[in-house]
Amino acid sequence: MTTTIFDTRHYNYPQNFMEIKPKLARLEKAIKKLEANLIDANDDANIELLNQKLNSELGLKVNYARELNPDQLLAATTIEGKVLVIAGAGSGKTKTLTYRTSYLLENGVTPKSILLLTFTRKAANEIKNRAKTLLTNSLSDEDLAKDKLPTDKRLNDITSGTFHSFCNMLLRQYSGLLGINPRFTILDTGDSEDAIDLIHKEKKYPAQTKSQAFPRKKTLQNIISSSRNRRIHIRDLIESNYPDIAVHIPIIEQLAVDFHEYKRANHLYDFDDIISQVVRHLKINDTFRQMLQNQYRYIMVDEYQDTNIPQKQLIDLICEPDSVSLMVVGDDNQSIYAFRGANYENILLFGETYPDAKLIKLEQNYRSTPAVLDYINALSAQITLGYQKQLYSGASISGYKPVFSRLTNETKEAKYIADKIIELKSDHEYNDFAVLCRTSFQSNYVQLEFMERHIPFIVVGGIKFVERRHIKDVLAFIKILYNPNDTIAWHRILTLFQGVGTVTATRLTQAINADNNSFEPLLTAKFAKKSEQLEPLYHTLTKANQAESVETVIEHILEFYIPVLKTIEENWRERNEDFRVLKNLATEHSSLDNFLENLALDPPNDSVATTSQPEEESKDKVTISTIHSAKGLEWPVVFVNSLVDGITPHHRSLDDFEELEEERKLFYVACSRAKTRLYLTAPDYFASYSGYFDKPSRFIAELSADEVTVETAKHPSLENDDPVWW
DNA sequence: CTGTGGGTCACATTT
DNA sequence: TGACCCACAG
Repeated sequence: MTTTIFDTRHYNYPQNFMEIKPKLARLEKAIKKLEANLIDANDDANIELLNQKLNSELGLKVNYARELNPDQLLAATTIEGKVLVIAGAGSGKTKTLTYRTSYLLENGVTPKSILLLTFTRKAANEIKNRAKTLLTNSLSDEDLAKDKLPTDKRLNDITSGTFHSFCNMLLRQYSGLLGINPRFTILDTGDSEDAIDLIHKEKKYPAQTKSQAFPRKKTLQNIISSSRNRRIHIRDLIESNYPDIAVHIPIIEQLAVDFHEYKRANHLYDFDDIISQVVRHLKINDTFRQMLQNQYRYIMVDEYQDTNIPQKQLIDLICEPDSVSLMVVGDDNQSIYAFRGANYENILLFGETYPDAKLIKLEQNYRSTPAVLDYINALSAQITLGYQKQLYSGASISGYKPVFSRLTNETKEAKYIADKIIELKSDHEYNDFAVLCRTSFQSNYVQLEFMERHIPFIVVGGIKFVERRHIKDVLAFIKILYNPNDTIAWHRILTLFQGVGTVTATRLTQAINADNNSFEPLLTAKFAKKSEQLEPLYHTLTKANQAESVETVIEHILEFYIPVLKTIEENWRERNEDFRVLKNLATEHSSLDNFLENLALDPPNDSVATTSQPEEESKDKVTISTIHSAKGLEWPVVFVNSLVDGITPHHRSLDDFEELEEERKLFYVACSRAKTRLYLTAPDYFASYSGYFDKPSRFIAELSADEVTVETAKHPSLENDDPVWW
């Protein structure tokens, strides 16, 4: 029996394990099935295969066999059939996809027939750019001279991006074939909430009961969205997850239907629609489906563990013909997006979906030192279900064991982190450090401390730039210009004015839509008398409509909007800075739809307001990020804070087996970001409305004490009265 | 119909 | 703690 640093009997574990046992059994079976199809680079037969590949590569420009390890080589050069690649943390996944892309092109595959779906657009671009470099550098001058198409040109023909951007492109490009209006606007989560709220008010559904309050718009959008993404009926979802609002089920079901009709009528698509509508058309429109199947012959999907049901369906529909090559890459240990509908079963059931699928595993880790790797392997062993894997390192020096420290409170925790950074600064740049938090709120103390100590930092995740009220307002003006049927945007703007509320806004919007989307109704006496702002609004919109560039459009809007903002918000000064950022972004886009699309589907995840010293252009900064936003990234020194049971794992996932597993994976993601040093910290207690938490995270406690150094040493800025906690 | 005051509730993670 | 919801007055 190994000793742990804290007795795990202190924790309550979920009791619903038995309920989901049948489900787990099915997953287990699918995993075993695919494991039997493992192509292992250590296998003699496969070495033979590799050698053949090597020989046939004589005419190739890139020396794949030399630059990739055997497993990576297998993955990069297996270009037919359906393949799942389990790519452990730090195993060179991006590199493998890069080389595979290059290998495809070298084998004469047309770039247009390649589809590369990734989790962020950045990831897609990185793969393309690295492949470009790879191919360009491998070409001799002679090659370059006779190559008809320059490499970069060919790579640009690869279709790549996120599921959302790919589907968005399809909906617009094939609008004629699909019979839809290509000038649609995208509702983000907040817009969807507003739309639901609006419909609820307008429809005046007969109240079932007064004794139980009707759910809030946020809850409603959550229910409707997860019902779609997880393919669960609203009734079942509410009965199991929101039992206290069960009396409202009929109304909520009706609301969901009305919401959907409303969006279609007004050319509005929410995040879920963008994918689900493409799936729907693929199912019912044979021409459309066949066109895509004929075009995309080589499909690669990154981060497959975070796909949801509609996304899986999309892939399956396009990959239906045996001749379409599909490689999905992922790590079942890192599925952390169930809250967004991601279904960790997709990756586990791959062998069931594609009975002939092959499996390749990348287990050599190039990121972390052996000591850190031991820790993450130990964490991995705690995860109940998944493909077998054991990461190993080529490094000979073990390095530093992860350090666990318990501090009195969050302030001390932040001080400890700052102290460590200053202590290690002589050997590191600020860029080498990251502080990873379970929730964005947890980063507040760290930010304050860093400001006091003049440690430069950048915050990633949390409240995003495009979600700030004044930015959303300005975007609403642009949305109207692009899609005058965007009633949600109209409402947002019209209700800014004194004297205009929901009712007037609805009527005015309807009048405009009925008048062939002319802005004239703004001037009619009936409405103009409600607010003096309506006439200037009319002129602003008319002027902006004729503007040449996105930037000019924004300038016209701001001219009108800033005075309005001043009357409703106190701190308009700091918001001005954001407008500058917005204008800068605008210069990078040629058209309104392009601009709106990019902000909706690929929003900047940090803003000037969240960096410590906006004026300084110093690029050397400590990253403060949520764990989710840290996915795929790495730093030499990583801090993970707030490791109190109730925050990590989050208290809302403590009584569900699967949710707790996901929290465990989240912690796994956090720890596996570290290259050489990993610091884990926890305050003695955390108290808030949601409860009082005073035990260290069970994820810390479950591991053998050998895996970490438990630090009790005092630090310069810590007082000496810190109690020893166990 | 709109604006507002006070009570209430939920409060993670994000394309 | 703040966003949100409702009831009620103008």
